[in-house]
Amino acid sequence: PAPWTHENIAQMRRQYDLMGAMIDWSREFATCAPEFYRWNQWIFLQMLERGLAYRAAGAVWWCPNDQTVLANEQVLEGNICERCGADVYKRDLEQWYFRITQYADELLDGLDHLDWPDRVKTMQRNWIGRSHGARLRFSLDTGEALEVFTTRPDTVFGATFMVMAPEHPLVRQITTDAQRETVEAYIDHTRRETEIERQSTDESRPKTGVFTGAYAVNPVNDERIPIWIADYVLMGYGTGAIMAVPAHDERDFAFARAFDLPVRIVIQPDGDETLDPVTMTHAYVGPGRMVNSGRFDGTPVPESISTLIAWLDEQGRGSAETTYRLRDWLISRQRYWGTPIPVVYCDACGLVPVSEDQLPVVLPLDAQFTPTGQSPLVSHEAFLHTTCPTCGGPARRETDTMDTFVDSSWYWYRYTSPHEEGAPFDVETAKQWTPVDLYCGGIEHAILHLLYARFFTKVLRDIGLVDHDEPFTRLRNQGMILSTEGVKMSKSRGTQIGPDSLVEQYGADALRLHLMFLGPWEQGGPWNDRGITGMERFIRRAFQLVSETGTSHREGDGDTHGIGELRSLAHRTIKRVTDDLDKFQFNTMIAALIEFTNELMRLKDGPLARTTAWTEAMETLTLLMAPSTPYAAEEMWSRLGKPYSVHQQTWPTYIEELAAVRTVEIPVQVNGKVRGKLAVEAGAAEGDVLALARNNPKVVEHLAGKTIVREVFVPNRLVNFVAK
RNA sequence: GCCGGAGUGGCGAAAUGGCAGACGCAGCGGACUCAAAAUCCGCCGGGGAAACCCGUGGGAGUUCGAAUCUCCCCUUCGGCACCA
Repeated sequence: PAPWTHENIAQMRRQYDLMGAMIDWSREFATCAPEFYRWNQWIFLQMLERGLAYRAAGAVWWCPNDQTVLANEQVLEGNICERCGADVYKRDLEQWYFRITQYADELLDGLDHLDWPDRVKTMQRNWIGRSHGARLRFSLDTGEALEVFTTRPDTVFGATFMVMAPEHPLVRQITTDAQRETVEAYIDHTRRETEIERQSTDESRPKTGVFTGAYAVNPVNDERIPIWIADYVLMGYGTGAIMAVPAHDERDFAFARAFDLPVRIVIQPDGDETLDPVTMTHAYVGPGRMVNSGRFDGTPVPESISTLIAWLDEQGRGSAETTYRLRDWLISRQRYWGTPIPVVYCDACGLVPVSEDQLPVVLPLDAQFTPTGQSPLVSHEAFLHTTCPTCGGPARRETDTMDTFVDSSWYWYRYTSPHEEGAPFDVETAKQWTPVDLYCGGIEHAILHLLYARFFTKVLRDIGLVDHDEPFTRLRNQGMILSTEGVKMSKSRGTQIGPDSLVEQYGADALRLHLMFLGPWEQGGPWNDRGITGMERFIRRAFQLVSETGTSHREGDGDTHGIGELRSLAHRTIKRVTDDLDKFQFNTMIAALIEFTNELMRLKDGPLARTTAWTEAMETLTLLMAPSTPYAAEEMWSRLGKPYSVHQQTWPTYIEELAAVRTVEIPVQVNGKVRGKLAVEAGAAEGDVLALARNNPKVVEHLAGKTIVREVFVPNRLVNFVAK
């Protein structure tokens, strides 16, 4: 992996340069270098010390192809490995975890203040899956309690049975002898199903389950209700057991109908409709009033939820509780190529962290890494055997490596001081640069990388290394350019198109323009080189314009006809490009540049081409083109007598030049309502009222009492007035 | 099933509630050329000789005015999916 990785890095660095990307290579580093991953290990040790990293046994996802465990986030729909696409299943193993659940509330609430696409925020909210409700204790004949979590404590009077997950630890204890055989058979059945393939977990799947023979007592009405086990109750969520209220929960209803269990209405909807437990075909989950609930009859739903929580709490029969779908992040991998987890196992002292001054624990470069189901490092004797940092006796190193997502969870801080040797990064420098103002990436990072990165930022904050809560203030997702056939580009399927041949054929500028002009940046779509000739034509026309007229004789502006329109056009183009650039609307930004060029081409042989305003227009065009066509702009700029180089690391002065030109924004009113702001070039004053109209008598009427100050020139020939 | 996008010419797509189709591609006509390419000029949603009429997935509505806002459908793409 080492030489392969470095070859790839060199290849990609070359391609970035080829494409004209302006990157400060002096800050480059590789996450697979010990100088970087030693700080993964250092952060791990800080987390271990704070109880944020821990080792635990449990059911974990296993990929039989990669021969390693995976995090929940890396298992895709249909139980597929995120990396290789193989079917994965659960195994009981002891592994390392990061306690991301400790930050669940903060990870959820923090989303509200981020300028991120709603789609991404929604996905994170769903993934964290916070539910507010109550924990209730149902007592068992054995004297113990069966705890359940519910979001609807107001339906507790309608609980007619209970259901436990088959894996629930109390199941065997409460099962009666008469039912034991049936229960064991069912547990066996569900376990096998889980391990092989539990694909269709949708609600339409028929409910299965068996009676345990045991009963529990409802804490609010002392009713004895039967306890069942069923695989629709998941051990991994809530307490692994539920109170079933068939009248008001769709799944419980389906189960009750399947096994002929009683249905009791405890909420009646407002209005004429009255629920009948015998004839109803669906659970009722809407609003209404509580019934059959003793002293709570008549309480309006859904306000009833908080009423019941308060009462249960006061009576000591339950308490408010919040649960999450989010699980802790499983970080151990049985892979070779990753950061070694810096702990050792000593026969005398047990698990001992490697001390900070012994970092990094270096990954050997000569291991056999073919997957065997065991960590490859187990068979590397020189790595495996070490001495215990505490007692000095013989010890074995941890041979699992860290999930590679650990590397990407804090790397941007390292960019601020990439060669720092005494810490992950220089704290003061990082404070100046971070949080990241704008972060771009694909939607595939919506949960995995972006959730882990947010978690790490909060951990680093608590360690005292950063002073903010969120790593990325603004996030935008680029669309993916697909292959010509509309599928993801892939090397193995031969659908990949690399930049080398395209740059050779069309040049980097035309390729860049074409990619941005294909459609909205956030949308993506199939690759297609049909329109690229249009971009070549545009670049050539712009270049021709500047070289032919850029330095010709000037006679000042005088009263040359059309001088106002020329200035206005330039200013409007600046406005459009600036706004579009800000909003990531590169396709319309380029359209504006093409329009500007086309108009200048029409004027270039006339008297305007000898004015000072024309020189300014040439400079404007060149500056505006610089971000999208760096090479052409470099040439054009030098024709105008202001040379710079694309690959020099300072951005050209055009940013300052752009900032010098400003348009005035004034409020637009239509029918007395403010409809937003319209940018007009200098002239209209703030406070002027601009009415926007067509040749529409109704609208013109509204302007009747007002004084028309002046007409405003706008490109689309609408009739516009500035009125007071 | 739930949540969220999207649906506009031959194609990629534009459009604060205000001339639908900017810009580009393709196509058609012309200039230049022995010819072709390149370039330049013009046309380019549908119907109609024209005035004009019809057009933004379908149907209602709000509005002087709707691709845009509201409601109901259809199609499609994502995400979640027995989470109590």
